Amino acid sequence: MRIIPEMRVGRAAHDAHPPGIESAEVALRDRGFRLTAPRHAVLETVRGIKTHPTAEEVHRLVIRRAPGVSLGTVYRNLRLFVDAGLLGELPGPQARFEANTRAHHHFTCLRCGRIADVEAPVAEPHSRALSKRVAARTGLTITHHRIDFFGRCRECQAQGRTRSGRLRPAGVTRARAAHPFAR
Amino acid sequence: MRIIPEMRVGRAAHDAHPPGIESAEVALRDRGFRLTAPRHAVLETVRGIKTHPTAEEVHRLVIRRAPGVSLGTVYRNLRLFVDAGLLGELPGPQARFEANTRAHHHFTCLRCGRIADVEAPVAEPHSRALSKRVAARTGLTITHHRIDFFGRCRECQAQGRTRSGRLRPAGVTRARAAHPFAR
DNA sequence: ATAGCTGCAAAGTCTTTGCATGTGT
DNA sequence: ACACATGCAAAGACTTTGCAGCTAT
Repeated sequence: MRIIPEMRVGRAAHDAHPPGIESAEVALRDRGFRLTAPRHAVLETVRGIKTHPTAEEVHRLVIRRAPGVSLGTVYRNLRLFVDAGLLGELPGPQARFEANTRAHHHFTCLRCGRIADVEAPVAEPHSRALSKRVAARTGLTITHHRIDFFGRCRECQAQGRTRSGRLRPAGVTRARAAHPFAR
Repeated sequence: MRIIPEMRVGRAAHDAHPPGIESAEVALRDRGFRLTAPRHAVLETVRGIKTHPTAEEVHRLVIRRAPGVSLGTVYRNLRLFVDAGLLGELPGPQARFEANTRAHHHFTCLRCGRIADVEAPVAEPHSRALSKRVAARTGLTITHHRIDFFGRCRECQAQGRTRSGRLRPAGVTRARAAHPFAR
């Protein structure tokens, strides 16, 4: 029922576990995955931040707690976790990952690029009614839907439109003239 | 106010222009783009189908009317048109394009992968109320939003779950165990 | 005439994968 | 012990781009 406001990186993992969520160890063991240092680090890392990191970003953070882990292994485990339902993946030219497995939507700030979760209850009851209406009008069977909101986050609203300042992250490939973060 | 049902390829371009939309020639000239055969073919091709084609698919169709056009040129023009607001681009590991520039949403069939437009009015009034509510509850400034519905199209509902049949297109790279078309 | 396009091919970015080696269980 | 993971590096998929030649205006 609220937007998660914290977006800083490097947050300790232990306080990021949503209450009632199994520990990384249990989550891995329960699915028959071996509990290795790289694997553990990948899961804990994504669980520990709310920023919807790319694979590279995950890697950068993983090697802090487990030096020597290769990017390939990070990719392998991210894919493994997504397929196992332990992590979510956001579509885009560059994949982003998240540990929030509850039903929720996303907000992307078109100025700074930050992505925030919008928990499903915030969108209710319109969200459900919407789906029903579309299904009724089209004859489609709708199992679920995803909503992406775009606009300005609170920080960027406050900063107004002073200066040029757009904190565009390095390494953006595909051209995105108007809204580089619109994906 | 309806789902566009036709999804066949190779439809003649002239009957696909949404009424009231400028011709490709005018659209290009008005923006100072030179009217070349490859360029014209790219725009007409995307305008002529409702399937949200990838760049490769566009290329395959383009060379029918303009043999010899290179994939690079197709990419260049698709990017050009998207940046100019003449075409829309769907996010995903592989970009898809569309000529529908009206406000609308999308439905993806998780069985056959087809993508259909859901015109904005179909989602009203819930869609607008939804945005307002989220903005009010979160303090975010929301300029627009995108909704992706997932489920089964009418054809796939009819076919039931007979056989294995999943018309997975060739060349899918990124693993997608559960729902290959979830993007 | 010339700025703008194109084909071609090379390069760039992101992601997956084969293989030999290492390691949880 | 041995099936599974990893590191490394190569390959793969998709997209962009440099350049020399062509062409719409």
